[in-house]
Amino acid sequence: MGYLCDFCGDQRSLVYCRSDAACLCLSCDRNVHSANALSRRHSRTLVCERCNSQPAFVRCVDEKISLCQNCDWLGHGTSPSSSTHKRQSINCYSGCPSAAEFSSIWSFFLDIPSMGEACEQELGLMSINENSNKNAWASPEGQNVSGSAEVTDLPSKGKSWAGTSSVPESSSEPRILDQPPGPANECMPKLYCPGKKVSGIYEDDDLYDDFIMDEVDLQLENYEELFGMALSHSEELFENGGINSLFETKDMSASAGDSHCQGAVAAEGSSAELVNAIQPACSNAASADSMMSTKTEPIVCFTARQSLSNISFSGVTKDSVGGYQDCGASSMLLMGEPPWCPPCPESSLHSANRSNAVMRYKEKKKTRKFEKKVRYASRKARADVRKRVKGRFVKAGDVYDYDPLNQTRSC
DNA sequence: CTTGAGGCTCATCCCACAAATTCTC
DNA sequence: GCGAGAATTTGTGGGATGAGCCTCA
Repeated sequence: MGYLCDFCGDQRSLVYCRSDAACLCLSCDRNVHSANALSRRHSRTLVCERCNSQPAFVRCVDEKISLCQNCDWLGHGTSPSSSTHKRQSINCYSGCPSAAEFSSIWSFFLDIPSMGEACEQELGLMSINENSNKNAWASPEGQNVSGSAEVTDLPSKGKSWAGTSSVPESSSEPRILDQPPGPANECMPKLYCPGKKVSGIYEDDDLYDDFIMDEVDLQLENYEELFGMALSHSEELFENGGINSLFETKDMSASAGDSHCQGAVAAEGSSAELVNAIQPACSNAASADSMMSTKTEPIVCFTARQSLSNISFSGVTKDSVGGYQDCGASSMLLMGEPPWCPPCPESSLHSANRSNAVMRYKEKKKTRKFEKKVRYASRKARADVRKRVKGRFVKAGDVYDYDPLNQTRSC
């Protein structure tokens, strides 16, 4: 039996909402995410059935279990016998899908006993409403996705996953997802515009020349999802690593070309290792933070309203672009008019929306910061009632100027 | 156009101490 | 290997502080 729903605390949690960083039962998932248009756009996926705390990104067909990256790695990456297990990547969804639609998203849906039962009880009559009907879970081409990209016979070491999904390869070491093979210091952009010259994207000198964002039909409404996912993960990852502040506070103003480099340099200790490992592929404004989010939660997300289908990535096919929506473009979009994007009437038309999106992003970021997860409720309870002097805890028995239990000043 | 002052936002630090974790025997 | 006890580390929140950014004269 898994953990309980973060919302009702009663039912078993089945769904993980990345935006809320919460595990929910199906009923609460629907209640919470049908509240308004914004919450409907929250990207959700299954909860890992092993650790019950992380979002699942792959389903082992043989074991009939959904796994997060870590559990997948522990279960499949280390054992030769289990590494051959047939696995399917798990896509995110948004909106309020019905049971049938869940089945469409996840072909294995009915294989999940708890989901099946819960769905019969809770989702039987549900259908996607008008908003979500814009196919939050549909492919960029506007058709429903099967929801599970077949990743049978996961390739062994050295075989790139680019082009299929962000399912990691079965290597003997923790994997940096979505990292195309290449020279360690190669600075290759992760974005390019189809139709533009491609050869130049690997040439450092022409880095910006190939970022013609005009050709990317970015739907600003979706900034939040893009930002929310990438940022929430980087926050979790680098909460204490110093890199957090770089990406969180400087990203609005830092130039696209060097923000990621600063971040890589700034990271220390374990973070530095991670960054170093990522750095080769993390070479443009797609930025380290979003790349890092990919390491922790490389979930393939298909959100049709994100009209990013014409964005492609080095070594990645259009079909797999969903996984990169999470890791690629988010922070770049934050930077307003990028230096390589000359002013034009079209972009000026978007500027208002863009600033609105940035505002919404800021709001959401602010909100998220206040949603810091308390690991030890007992400590929080103590801290809440502990006496303070100018914000600092004071020894028991000392005079204090603030008693949380008694709002009046005590001295 | 440049410069400096003032205001604002935000990240970080500090504190005590119970709880959690690690170490030693 | 196991358990008990000691030692060490972690985590908690409100306010102070300073860095950085922005606006305006």
